[in-house]
Amino acid sequence: MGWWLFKTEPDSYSIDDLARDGDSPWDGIRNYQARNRLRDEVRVGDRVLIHHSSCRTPAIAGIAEVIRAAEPDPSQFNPQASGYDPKSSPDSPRWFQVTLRHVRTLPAPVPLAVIRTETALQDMELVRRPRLSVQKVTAAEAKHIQLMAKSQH
DNA sequence: GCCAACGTTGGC
DNA sequence: GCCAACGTTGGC
Repeated sequence: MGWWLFKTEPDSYSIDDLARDGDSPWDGIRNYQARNRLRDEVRVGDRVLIHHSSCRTPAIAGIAEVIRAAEPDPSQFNPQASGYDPKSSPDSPRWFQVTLRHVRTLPAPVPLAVIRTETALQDMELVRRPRLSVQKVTAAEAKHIQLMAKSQH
């Protein structure tokens, strides 16, 4: 089982929305490196740290599980959708989504500002390459973050 | 709202 | 295929 970190803007879709929905397609990713990882490396059963960005307190807010592997993101074919891509076609889709299930909302979100001060977490892509929307996480990093959430609580 | 970092586009 | 111009992201 692998670990990932997906970013989301909570104003659009938050960990609470995922908790309410139970599961949800993770669509709207429009970056080639993130796409390649979704399509080629993310597996059913992998765990995902859900990170809230572009909000008052950017933070890791919860954990999800991948329940469906990559499949074409339907919003790319919809001219009304914000993620519409006129250069993509159902015959050769350009963008993919996976489907997540809510596992747990952390007892306290772990702020990015705190993660930045944590020696054990300096190698996280969140710290080194914060813009990438699908990030690799080690099991040790995931465990560390969960312990931080528990002790903050 | 600023701005640094970084991704994408397109002329050559 | 280079690279300048431009657009986007996202923390602060």
